[in-house]
Amino acid sequence: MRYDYTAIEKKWQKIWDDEGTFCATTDYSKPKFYGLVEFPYPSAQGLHVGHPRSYTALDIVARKKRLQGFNVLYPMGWDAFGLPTENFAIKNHIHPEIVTKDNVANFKKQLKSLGFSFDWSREVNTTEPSYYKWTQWIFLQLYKNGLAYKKEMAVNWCTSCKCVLANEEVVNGVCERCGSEVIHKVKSQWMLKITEYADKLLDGLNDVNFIDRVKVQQSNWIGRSYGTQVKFNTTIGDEFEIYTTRADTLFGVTYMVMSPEHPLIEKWAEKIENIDEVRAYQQSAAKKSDFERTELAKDKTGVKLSGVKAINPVNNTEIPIFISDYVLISYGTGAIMAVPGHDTRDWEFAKKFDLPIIEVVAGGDVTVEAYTDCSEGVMVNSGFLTGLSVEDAKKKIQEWLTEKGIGFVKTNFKLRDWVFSRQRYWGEPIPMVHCDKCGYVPLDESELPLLLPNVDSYEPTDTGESPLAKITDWVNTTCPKCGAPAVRETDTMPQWAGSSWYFLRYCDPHNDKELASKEALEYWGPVDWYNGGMEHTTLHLLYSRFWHKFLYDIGVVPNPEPYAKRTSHGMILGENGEKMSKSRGNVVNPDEIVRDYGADTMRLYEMFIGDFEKAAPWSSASIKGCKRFLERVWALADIITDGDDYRAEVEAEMHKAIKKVTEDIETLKMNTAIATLMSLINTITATGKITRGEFKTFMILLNPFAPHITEELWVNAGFEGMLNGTQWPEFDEAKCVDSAVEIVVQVNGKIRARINVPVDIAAADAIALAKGDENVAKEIDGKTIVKELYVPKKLVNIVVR
RNA sequence: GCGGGUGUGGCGGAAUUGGCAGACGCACUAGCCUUAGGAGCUAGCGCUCACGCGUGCAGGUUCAAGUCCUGUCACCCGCACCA
Repeated sequence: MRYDYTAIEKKWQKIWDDEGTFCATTDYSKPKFYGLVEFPYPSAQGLHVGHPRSYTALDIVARKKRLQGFNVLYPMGWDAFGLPTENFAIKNHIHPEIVTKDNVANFKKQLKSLGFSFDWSREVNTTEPSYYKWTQWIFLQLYKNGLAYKKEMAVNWCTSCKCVLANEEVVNGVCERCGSEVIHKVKSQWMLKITEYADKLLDGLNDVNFIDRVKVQQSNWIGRSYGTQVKFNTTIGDEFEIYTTRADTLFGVTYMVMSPEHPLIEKWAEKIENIDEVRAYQQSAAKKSDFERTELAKDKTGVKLSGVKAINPVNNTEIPIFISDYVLISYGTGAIMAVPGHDTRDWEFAKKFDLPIIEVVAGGDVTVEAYTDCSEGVMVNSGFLTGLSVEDAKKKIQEWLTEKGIGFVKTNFKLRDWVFSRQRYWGEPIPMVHCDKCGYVPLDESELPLLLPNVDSYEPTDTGESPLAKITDWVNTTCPKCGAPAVRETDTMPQWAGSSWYFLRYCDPHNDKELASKEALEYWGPVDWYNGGMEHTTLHLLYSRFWHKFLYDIGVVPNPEPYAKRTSHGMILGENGEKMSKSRGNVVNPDEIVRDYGADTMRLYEMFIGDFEKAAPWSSASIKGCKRFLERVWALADIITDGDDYRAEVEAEMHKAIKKVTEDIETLKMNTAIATLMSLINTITATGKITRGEFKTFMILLNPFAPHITEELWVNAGFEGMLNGTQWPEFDEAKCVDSAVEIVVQVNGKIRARINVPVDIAAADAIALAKGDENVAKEIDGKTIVKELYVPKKLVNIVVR
């Protein structure tokens, strides 16, 4: 019989669907396993071959866990709000809701054709009112707890999307999504106080099993630093504050720098003698886009303020104040003390403006470069700090500053608050109303969901206003507090909103009373294993940890961390080793692969392609090897013989294979698990037959990887029930060893012979046997034996002189 | 600049505590089978005619190094004036 993969795959997919084979049960007494993959954005392009890499890997884990007796939750859904859909809708004059529906249907068909064991009864869609009701509800809780606020500020504005972006969405000064220029625009925006959770987000990383690069990237992004905030007086009486991590170098301060946007400049305007020059600099700095700030040579520029000087609190020296765009208004206090002797940027600036450089930590040569090492230097030229180590000096100066009331210890973060407004149509409406009398008033929870109005025109506006603003019927409402006429917030939430809590909804997706029941959250949380892309490390992964920690703090969820374990897959590149893209013409269509090779081959190939964590190029030649393997598996049916045991000649290899496959699945080393199964079938096929017992084990081991063909072979061979209802095989460590092994005989570390010995041979016997070998005898003849080693099951090494 | 990672055949990639480098697969070569083959089967396949040489490069430790140590080069990813 031919291996008709198309018929077989369709047949089993229908059975799984009809019978709900992979639905998680609500039997909360069973041990649970919650496996999660990032739900896709249903784009018009359809599934990318990259999606199944992640989905197949955790599908394998999920399928194995089921056979091991776990109640498995492996859900899927749609992160369907967002710009590409909206843009597509505008271009083709179709409502985004319709576009979304079509795209979801297509994605679902594609996912089903790959045989993933998703629990489709728990499918969620972020654009459905029954779902976004709870997204809005969470926003209201954030607002009520003071974590959502509206603020006028300079934000990143994508000139093409005509929409603001979060800091996390700006990459190298351009829009993360479309690559267009990002400019600064002053707008009133809803913000979420993620900074309030900076410490918790950072410290929580210690309690989770995330791969290192994820932890490192998140912790760099949060960027905690311990330092001191210090007050400097000025010659005109006004004090101003700076932040430093090197308070120990206070005696080396030779000038101060403020950011061009620093508010004190306005305040001091009349006293600054060269205010025109200062204003001109401010303007030129404001004009620089993010792109210019990061990509251009970091040549230091700046202007010295005339008529005002700062006074160093440690020695009352008067020092000049500059403004320069190398100091950021968004970090610390927007002003710094400059220590050119021990900071590279200050050193460059001092050289350029010919400012004095004072050495206060001995160990380098500050005339050549800044000496920034603070591990072993000793303080010099530093008054009461002289002679101390940097570490001691830091402590002493902090105590001194605190005592005098001119400074205090301060922790700072690079993390900024999350810009949460988007001036677009296809997103969750923000459930807030603005009343002239009451200000911003939250909608009553009973009013949720606040539905997105159905309109004909939803083009973005050039004015920076949301398209919703034009829908006056919807916008005009009454104040929930005082009943006076009021207007709705017209910005919508960013795409990251719905995905920040979707994994909670899967636990109890049809609940209309709460976002999920306490029992369901208690049982299923936290996600045991979450796999997703590295590109989400400082976006979705961080945002959702933030929301979850907040929900934990207000008692909605029972765990402080949403994900116990996080892994990440590498990209699948085009055949030419470049990123797949339409413009490069190297896109592989998963539908064609399923059609030409079958889902099982596709799954197997994507797992066999290489190290799961690394990027790997697609190879249309290599996929054939996986197809051949399945053809050989199919042919096993013809050589099945009676016998429930493993035959002696294959027993050790069977046990080793069970062990290897079981362990490799847990560490996502799917490529070596498959290689093991390939080797095993080679061995078995060479014997000309396979016992029912061997066949059974082989089928179960292969099932997570290639679920359709194994189910089919299973029934064809006359086994009871579905393979999916059986148990994962056990291995016996004692049986993993062969009775005899080939060991290597080395003379002076060079291989001279190979001999077969019993596994439990004594060292002396092994060495004697080795010496008896002709080639070995030749090498050691007439020489002095210095040393003889026997490494059990590995080798004998004879050292001669 | 800072942080993280990777260097192994023609290619994708394997190699417990240091213990047979190149598992498994692709490609390739030869033979068989077939009316035919972008099918299948069998065998070979790191380099070198060979002594030997081989895991980015140079040293070191060891009976033994892809693996440990020191130095160095290249590439990839993230952050990017964070004081």
